[in-house]
Parts: sequence; structure tokens; C-alpha cells
Amino acid sequence: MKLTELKAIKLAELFSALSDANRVRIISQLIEGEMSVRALADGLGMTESAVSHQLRGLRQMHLVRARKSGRQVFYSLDDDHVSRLFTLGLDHVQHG
Amino acid sequence: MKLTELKAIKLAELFSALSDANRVRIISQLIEGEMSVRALADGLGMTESAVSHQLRGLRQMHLVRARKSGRQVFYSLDDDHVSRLFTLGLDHVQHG
DNA sequence: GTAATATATGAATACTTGCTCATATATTCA
DNA sequence: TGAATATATGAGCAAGTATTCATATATTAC
Repeated sequence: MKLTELKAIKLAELFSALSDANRVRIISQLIEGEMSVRALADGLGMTESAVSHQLRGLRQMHLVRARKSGRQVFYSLDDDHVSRLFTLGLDHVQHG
Repeated sequence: MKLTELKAIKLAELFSALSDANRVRIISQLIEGEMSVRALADGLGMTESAVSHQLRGLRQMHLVRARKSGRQVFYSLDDDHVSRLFTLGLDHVQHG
């Protein structure tokens, strides 16, 4: 398959979004539905700062979306490609 | 989705395999069929050493397979999960 | 045997990344 | 207003990664 350099970079960036165990766990939580930063941090045993930094990257790649409500920010998956990639990858890991 | 720590790490490792533009380009070439290290290097404008190093990682993750023939080593994709991940990701990049 | 070719690999280095810590911004409540 | 809570962000650092260069191994041709 012929691939332009730009597309190769974009693809690599997309997969990079899922190339860290903590990000994978964040995504896995968000597959269930939207969650606040604190809820994610508590659920994953990460600091809020670390979660926030990671969410920033995911946001910039348009993989998650933020919804502000009062002083909380609820994050959710921005499109279903992510969860499809996620489950396909999980498939590979489980019985690949 | 509840995810064990081990599965999160395995998933992240899988996606890490596709988290570099040069590896993405290597995979994109191998989707066409098997190729030697030199052919890959020539086709991608990389040194043979760099390609060999990357192939080593992909091999260790069982994403590519090596077939030795004379003094050449031909690489091919080791399973179709990879190309499915690849094309799903490309889908996202193109009209996501 | 030697020379040439194809690939692999270790060390060194430049670059990237994910975290912590400190601080800033925004919102709610008293 | 001021204190408390939720999130965001920048700097700095430790760990990881991809490359290059030099060298090693393996195969073929002579």
C-alpha cells in the first residue's frame, strides 16, 4: 500500500494515542461513558495532573471531547473509531 | 470496560508497534506482500540498519515474520490483525 | 581459502515522552 | 469578598526510543 509521508505521520500519531498503558486505561473507562477528570484519576490511581496532561493530548487529537459542567469537566470519546481500534486491538491481545 | 493492568500494557505495546511513521511505512509495504530488508530500505529511503532495528522489534511482537532465503531475509506480516488495525486507523485518518 | 553481499546487533547519542511539583484559572459556596 | 474545589498548564527531570556508526555473522561467488 502506497502511503504519503503525511498519512504515515498521521497514522503513527493516531496509534501513539493508544501507545501508553495509562492512556489505554483512560480510553477503556471512557468507553463506558463520560467521566470527570477526578473520577478518572481516582478510578485509575493516577494523579489528576497526570490524567489532565494525558487528556490534553487526546483532546488535541480529537479522540476525546470535553464537556464542562460547573467546575467539573466530563470527558467522553469523540468518535467511535477509537473504540473500534481499541476493541480490535484487544481482540488481538486476547486471542491473537 | 474493565481492563487488567497486564492487558492495558499489552494493548499499549501493540499500538506502540504502529506509533512510529517509519514502522507504519514498513507495515504499509508489507501489506503488499513479503519484502527483503534491502528492498524495504530502498523503498522507504531508510538505512538497512534502521530498518533491521525496527523489524527486530516488530518480530519480537510477532507482528512480522522472517523467512530466510540465501543471504536475504524476507519479511511479511505475521497475522491479519495488524493490517486490519492499519486499515481501520487509515480510515480514521482519511475521513475521520 | 578470500572477497563481496545481506542482515543483525551493540554502543552512543539526540530526541521524545510521561511524570511530579508548583502555580494558574475557573467555579461554587459561605 | 475569601476559602475551597476542579481542572489546566509550564518547567524540569528521568526514562524510553530511533537513529547512526562500527562491527559481527552468514551466505554466495570466485
